[in-house]
Amino acid sequence: MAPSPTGNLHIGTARTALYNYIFAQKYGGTFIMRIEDTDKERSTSAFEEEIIEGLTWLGLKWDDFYRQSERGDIYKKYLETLIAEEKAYVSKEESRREPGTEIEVIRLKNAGKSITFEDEVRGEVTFDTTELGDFVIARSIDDALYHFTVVVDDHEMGVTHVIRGEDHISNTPRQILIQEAIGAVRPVYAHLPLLLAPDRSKLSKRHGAVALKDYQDAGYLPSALGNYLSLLGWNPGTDQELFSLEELTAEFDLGGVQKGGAIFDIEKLKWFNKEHLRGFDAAAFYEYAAPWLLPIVSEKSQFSEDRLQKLLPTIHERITHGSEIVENAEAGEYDFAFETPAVTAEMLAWKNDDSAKDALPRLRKVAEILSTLPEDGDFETLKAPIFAFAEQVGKGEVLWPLRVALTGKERSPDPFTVIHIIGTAESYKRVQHACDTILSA
RNA sequence: GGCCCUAUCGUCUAACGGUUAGGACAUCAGGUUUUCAUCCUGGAAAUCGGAGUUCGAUUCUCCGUAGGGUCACCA
Repeated sequence: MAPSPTGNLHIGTARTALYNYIFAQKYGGTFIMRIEDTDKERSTSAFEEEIIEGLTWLGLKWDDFYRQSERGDIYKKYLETLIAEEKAYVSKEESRREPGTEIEVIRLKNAGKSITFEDEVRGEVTFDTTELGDFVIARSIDDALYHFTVVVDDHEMGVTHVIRGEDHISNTPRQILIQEAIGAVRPVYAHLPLLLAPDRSKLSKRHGAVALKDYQDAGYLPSALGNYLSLLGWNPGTDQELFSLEELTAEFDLGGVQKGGAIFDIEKLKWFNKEHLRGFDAAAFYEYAAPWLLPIVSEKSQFSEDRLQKLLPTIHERITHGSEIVENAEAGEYDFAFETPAVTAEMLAWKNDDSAKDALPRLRKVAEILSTLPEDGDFETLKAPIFAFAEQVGKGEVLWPLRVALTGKERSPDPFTVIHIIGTAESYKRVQHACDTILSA
């Protein structure tokens, strides 16, 4: 894998890295991380750090690590050889980067022949290299350019398979020309379909989140993101969609790679994340969710660790990814667990009721039942007597006003879950308060 | 514009000449102990167009059309 530290780690780059990693794993090969930082003006260590951090987060482990900026002597040696063999030459010309400055670039002699190579996903591809001309391979003898460094490194490092984005397909013939010049063996090429934005153009910043970091920060799980990314442009030929990294390694093959570009669909990613989250037990989910939730609810008047623990399962069931917890919390969706809700009389009326007054006797009865129940009863203990009453009088007629009395919300978890979270004493208070509200309405 | 690549439901995709064109996400409807969520069931939804080849084309060929990539002293 050969990312360039000249910008945020792109989600497409992450996918390419993933495919490379999986492929190398599957065939017992060596996964090489090679930082392509030959452009000194654009490369930064912060971006390099982001690449390393991001791919590590995704679960990728490389066997070898190189930086092209540390390999100048090797490139220089190859350049000198090519010049000595008259396969390349020094050309004195005006700098394009700095007009007015005279520099000596190195150009490869190009006979302009037709190059055909076998692409593992696309089959035979042919290019005419004539219009490339004698292209520049180095800014100077000490400053080799991308196409040259890549070919030299692939050769030196014994790279057998080049799996990269389709945007590189037209670079391939010129790299083959360089290979032939330095006497390198041609690796196997596989050009992956591009990741597209919803408008089918190349996925870029103007389409929103394209950095791996954006998804990390939004709380997507590396396993879910990797799973989704793996299926964007590849499929195992079965209906299975949920994969761990290990399973992917076992199933993957280049033959299952798609030719056409694939639109990155955030909705499907959310589904994958939810599915991966499903496997979390309470402790794991606590660790996942608490950092998102705590800053928002820890100052609420009735906040306690106990309530937080009991609330978490309902959140687990409802959210797709971490930042959604923040959205919901900020919208007040979890307030019922940590503070007394504001309730209005009209909300307390069930749809079959004429007014909230109809609900009054039912709420009083529930309050009475509540007063007999243990504060820390389990879900079934709390539910049984109240539900029995509800079945007698009418489920909606009892349960709706009860739920609203407890939460003050149009939508929330069911009343038994809420009672379980806040305890019977607090529940009793809230129901009594709802009764007072009805009376004073 | 030149060159290259691509083309199945809205989206990701399956179907290596013969299927009622399958699955998943999203969506819609109904159901499951009130609302939300979960879960279950069901529905709607696709082979870009035109010629060929063939007994038979989603599948093979050609031509269109559309989309994309690339044309650096970036990677």
